[in-house]
Amino acid sequence: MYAEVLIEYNAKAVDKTFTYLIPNNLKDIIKVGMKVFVPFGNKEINGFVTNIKNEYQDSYNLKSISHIVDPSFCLNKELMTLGSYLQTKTLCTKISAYQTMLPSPLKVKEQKSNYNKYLNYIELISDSKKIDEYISQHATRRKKQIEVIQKLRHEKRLLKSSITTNIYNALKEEKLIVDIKEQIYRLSNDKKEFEKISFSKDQLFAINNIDLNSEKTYLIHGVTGSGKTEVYIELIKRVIKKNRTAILLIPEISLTTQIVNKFYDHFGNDVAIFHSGLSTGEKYDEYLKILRQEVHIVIGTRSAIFTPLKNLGIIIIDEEHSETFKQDTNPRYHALDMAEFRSKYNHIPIVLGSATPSLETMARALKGVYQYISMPNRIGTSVLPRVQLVDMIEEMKKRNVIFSSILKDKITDRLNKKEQIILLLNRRGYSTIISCKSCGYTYKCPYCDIAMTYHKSSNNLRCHYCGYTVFKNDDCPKCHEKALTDYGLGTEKLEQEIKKLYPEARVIRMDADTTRNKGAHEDIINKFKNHEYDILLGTQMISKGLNFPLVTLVGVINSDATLNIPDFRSGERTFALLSQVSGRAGRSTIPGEVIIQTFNPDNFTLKCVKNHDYMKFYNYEMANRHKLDYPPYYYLTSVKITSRDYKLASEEITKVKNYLTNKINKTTILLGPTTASIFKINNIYRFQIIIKYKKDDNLFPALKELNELYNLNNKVNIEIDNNPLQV
DNA sequence: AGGGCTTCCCGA
DNA sequence: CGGGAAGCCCTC
Repeated sequence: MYAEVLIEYNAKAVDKTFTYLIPNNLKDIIKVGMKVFVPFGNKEINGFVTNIKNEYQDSYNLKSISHIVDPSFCLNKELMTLGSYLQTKTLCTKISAYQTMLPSPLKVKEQKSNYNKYLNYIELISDSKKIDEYISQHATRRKKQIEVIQKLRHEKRLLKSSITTNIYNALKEEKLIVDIKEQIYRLSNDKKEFEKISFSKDQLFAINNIDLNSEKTYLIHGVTGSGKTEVYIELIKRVIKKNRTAILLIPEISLTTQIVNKFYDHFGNDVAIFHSGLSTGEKYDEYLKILRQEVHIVIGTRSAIFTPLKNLGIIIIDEEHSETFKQDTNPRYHALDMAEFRSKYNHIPIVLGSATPSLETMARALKGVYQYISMPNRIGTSVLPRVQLVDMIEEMKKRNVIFSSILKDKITDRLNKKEQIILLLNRRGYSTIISCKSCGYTYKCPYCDIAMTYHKSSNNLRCHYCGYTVFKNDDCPKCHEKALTDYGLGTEKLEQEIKKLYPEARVIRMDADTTRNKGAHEDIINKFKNHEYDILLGTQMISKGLNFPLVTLVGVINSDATLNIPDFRSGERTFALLSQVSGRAGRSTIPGEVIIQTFNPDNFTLKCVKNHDYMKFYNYEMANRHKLDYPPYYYLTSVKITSRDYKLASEEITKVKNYLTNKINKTTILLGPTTASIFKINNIYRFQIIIKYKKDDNLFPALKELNELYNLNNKVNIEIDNNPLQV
């Protein structure tokens, strides 16, 4: 017997299977999807079995597999097929497709340490006569030991750590006790008792109209606070009743706390969670629970779509519009594509949920490709907040740079009423750019084509692409005038300003800088929820899913930042972000208010946010997309050529264009070549072509060929991104 | 990826 | 001529 093995190196040159002999002692246990150790070149490395066969044609002098890394672990058939789908869909290396699907402690290339966690107990031996004898013999002198023995007789077992080593050793010496090892999981939660929940009319409609026996994709379009989570819970309860399992995908870790706790309350230890905030050991445990079929539900971010749940019964993607479902590195996959694969494979429905569906999804829903379910009302008595746009041009005339007078007044008002406030500023750090007032000099990274960001705490400027750092000079490096000034506002500076304006207010900041440590998200959210703080300020991570009943005011400091990014989706992003953050206000009985500060008060997108009018925004934006041949009217694919050699890269991108022009359909549009939006990163030059197409059966084979062609070239690199997020 | 083998360039 | 860096090619 022979095994085809992918080896651990993620390099294009070795991205093919190598055939090995299966030694007799492994013949019965080896399976496709297992990790193995194989001789390769002059050393032994990790590999991954993709096929087992009886015949081998070539006259190659084959080597044998050394051993199986972990016989209890094996990727099942569904996931093996999904892996090869992922590889063909994203044109990534074969090994990286499987690596992506595995949690870090089980990746193919991994130290073989043991992540199992155990509790150590002691128990008495079963020979009670011997114990009786021991007691009567030593009753007078070995009091402590006898005490432990009596306790053990009572409680059957004791934690090894609960007795002293002296007593343990003595009892062990007398052969009166045995060690018992019991595996435990690092994460565990108890269920709570619930009274029967009464659903709203909208919720009932959604629950009853999702056919759990279908392969359909449903879109639940529900306003913030409409109770989508309860719908998910009920659907999953029904799926579990059929003895099937469920995956719930959520966008980010910051969101998990509240949603996950809700699920723990309902399902207890029937839930495994999956996101980057877990420690390696925790990830291992959670994966083990799934492999051992001890849980019915997996909640996690993007990569949780690859978890090996058997009998999958439903896939739910919450906050469907979120861009985090698309991976923006190596295998550039979208979780929805993977979900569609598993839906077809298992004949199960997908449920997408959002208050602001992506245009692609909404278009499909309106065309009938997806089933559309609307939940237009908030549950209970809470109503959507009143939104006001504030013209910052007018405010600037009154010298209000950061806060408009109306926002200032409202903050004071809420502080007096002991209510809570959320402020959104979608930019971390202290300020955006440092530039010289005298000569116009700005700090730019010498290796990347990008302005450097100022970090006040360390008084330096950093390139967010390559990490290059310089100290901030006192005077301009170019003209030596003392005229360096910082422009733009970051969360760090905003926090300072608030503390100046409202010295009595308790302010907490949540952004990438304050949430670096494990558990920091949860900590901030809990503290704010417990009203230990009055004002929560942060970047977009505060905008989603969080539910704080005491928040009655939401302020958006600078709504233009996202609006002005030159990308065809910037309107859509802004609408989603501002709608989401507005939804944080007035979740309970007190009505909420939202203040959006802008330099473009007449902007159509912002007006739609103000009126909570998704459909109006949708129609307007669809018209734009139609005019400019953008998604959802056309699909996009970007092809980038990168190289250290500027001239070579620019020549190759032209060759790529010519190649594609000859291969693809006439109706497909090729744009470029141009320099990529950031044309140099880390001294590597980047050129790109944008492809717009509706249906082109020739395109994909051509891209595949191109990819293979450049895989052999070590001076020039190719990056193909289907449905890129940014162009 | 990483190791071995070939090539090629330039020194003193 | 010789050593060392650079390029090339192979790994079941």
